[in-house]
Amino acid sequence: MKNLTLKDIAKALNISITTVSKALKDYPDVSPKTKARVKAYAEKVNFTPNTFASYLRTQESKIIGVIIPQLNHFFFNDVLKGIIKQAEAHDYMVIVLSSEESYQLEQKQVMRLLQQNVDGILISISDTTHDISHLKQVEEQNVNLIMFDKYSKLINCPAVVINDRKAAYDAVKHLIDGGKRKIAHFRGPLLPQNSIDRFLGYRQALEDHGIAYNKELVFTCEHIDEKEGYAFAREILEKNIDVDAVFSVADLPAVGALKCFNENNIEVPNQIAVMGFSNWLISRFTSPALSTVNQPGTLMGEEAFSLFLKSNEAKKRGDKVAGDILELDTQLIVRKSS
Amino acid sequence: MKNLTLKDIAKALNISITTVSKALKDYPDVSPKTKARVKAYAEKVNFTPNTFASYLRTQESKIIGVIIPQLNHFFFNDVLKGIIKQAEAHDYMVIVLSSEESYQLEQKQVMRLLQQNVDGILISISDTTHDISHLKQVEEQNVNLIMFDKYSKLINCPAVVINDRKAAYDAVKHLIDGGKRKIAHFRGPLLPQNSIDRFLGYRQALEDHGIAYNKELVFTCEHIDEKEGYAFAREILEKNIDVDAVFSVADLPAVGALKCFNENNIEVPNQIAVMGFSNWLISRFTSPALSTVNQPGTLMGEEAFSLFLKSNEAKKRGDKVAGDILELDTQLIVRKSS
DNA sequence: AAGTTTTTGTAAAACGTTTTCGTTTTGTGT
DNA sequence: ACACAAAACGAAAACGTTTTACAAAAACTT
Repeated sequence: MKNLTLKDIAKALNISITTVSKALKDYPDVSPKTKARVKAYAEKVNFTPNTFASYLRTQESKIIGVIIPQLNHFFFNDVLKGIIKQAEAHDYMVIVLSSEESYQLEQKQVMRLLQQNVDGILISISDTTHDISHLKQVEEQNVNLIMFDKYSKLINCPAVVINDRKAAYDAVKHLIDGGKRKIAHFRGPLLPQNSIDRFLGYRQALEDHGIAYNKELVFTCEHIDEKEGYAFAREILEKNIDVDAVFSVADLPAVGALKCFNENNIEVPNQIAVMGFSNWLISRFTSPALSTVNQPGTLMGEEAFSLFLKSNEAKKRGDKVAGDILELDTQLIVRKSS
Repeated sequence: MKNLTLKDIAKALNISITTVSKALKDYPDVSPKTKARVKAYAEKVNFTPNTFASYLRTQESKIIGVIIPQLNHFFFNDVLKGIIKQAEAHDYMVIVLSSEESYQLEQKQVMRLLQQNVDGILISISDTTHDISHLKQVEEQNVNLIMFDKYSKLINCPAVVINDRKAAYDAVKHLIDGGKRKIAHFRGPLLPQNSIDRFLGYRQALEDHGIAYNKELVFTCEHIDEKEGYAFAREILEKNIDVDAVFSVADLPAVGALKCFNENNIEVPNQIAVMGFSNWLISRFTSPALSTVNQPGTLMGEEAFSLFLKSNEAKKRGDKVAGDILELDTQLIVRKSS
């Protein structure tokens, strides 16, 4: 029981391979009668053209590659879901790879995808990516490149991101509106754009409300896990740093801080309010439940795929692709911790 | 800047395409001198054979398809990680699809993968899959089929699962050893094998310790979310059902129960102990922290890919593939809730 | 030196599709 | 009955690789 080919159909209907192919693709130079006959038979035997053979002629693989920085990461899996869903709707398959936050692995995965002749690469770059020559190469090979969430300003391709700066601004403004003035920030690593933007939103919010920015209150995460948050919280308590709120770059460090505050009988949010970022599953279940910012992951994935489609069509027309950046809105989620 | 072909190399070195191909594949009928020349040049220009053209001759796509029941699911993403990691080590690409727990979607995804001519399909079947004719078809088309975690006994193919029955038995035994006798069970849906096995392990543990099985204490989850667990816990309290422990089929319902017990000032674990299953991230952060069972997701993924490799090699030799089931051990994780 | 084997190389077909170009058939008008 | 245009169909080349079958060249026998 092998997959059928055009040849099989041609033989069965006693016509040429050419005519079968043309009939299935609605070429005008096949009579309606033959078309109907071919289509009916193809339907009956459930024929679909061999994608590999198609590729050889059309140079279209109908496969895209996605590279995310971490495979078991709540947000990126949400994005992946959106991408795969839209891809299915448009008859594309999705190869998934992970850079595991390693620049070298990211380079390697990009090369693997280029070798595989994917029609496009959708990537969220790793925290350690400091050079983008591998991405330049994607463009040189004329393969559609789309960035999502973690992007680089050094390369001019379509991207979909959240408005990190505004999201952070709103989160901090919410803390300020709640009467907090001494707001610490657990920021992310120095390289990724979104970590920079969240920090800038934080600082802007302070300035706009007449609060002096104090760099003593900024703690830099490397791994963005709960241990770091716990450690920073303990540092705040031990050094007796005057803080009445914490705005964390992500939920996990916020959860860690929460744990530390609970253990030391600090009242959250009265003494210190805590604000996360990303609305991970876990944020609903801490005590007190963690206020956070929702990132529309699935939507981002869907939009990323749409950008790919657009880019691909432009390419076919021979147009240059504009490197527009699509910004998605976030939602402030206020729970008991703020 | 297009991808190079054998033809390009042949032209550059002024030899035939055949010789280039053979040299790169270490055929004996090419002189060491020519081999060296070809290999050096191929290395220099970073040549890799076009996978689509290769497929047409060899009928090997070097692509496998993975179907999981849910895309943003902590455990399945862990498995995915293992699969993708091992696939990379063996130069395979992985197409990821999701059935979203829908039988119809699962059928569709299997067909899509067969059309794509993948070398193998690794699947964890959905909770609603009641018929396996689509899987039979995979075998008929002589495509390697591997099942993981959620498997069906109705089909004879290699599979890697956890020993759900033993894991559940151990978990319940742990509760009994802690002095609990009136143990409720939040079980999973009726169809999936692992939900059945966990239930059987639960019942066996009771019987082995002289506790009568009472079906009034068994609650059946449909969606396996925290809402269901919350509802069951409330039912227990409202109907005043005599219960001193809860063993849940998964962490989320356990978390829901925990929440309900906390709200009603039930002391956990003294009055009622709670035990989850799967060791999701969230289980570390509830209060009290949730006791649970760790499932080795990444390892399962790696083993699933190994089974595929074995199966593929057997197929090439023309052997029948044995439908062996590999059982992985779990680890009991005792925290404050038990 | 002629014949034989071994080594080294190449031509060509095949995989299944798409598409260009050319051929045959049908239909129309004189 | 003929010329001619339009409609319908098919042959063949191409995509890039692999592999069979064969040819040329070199090495070894007698």
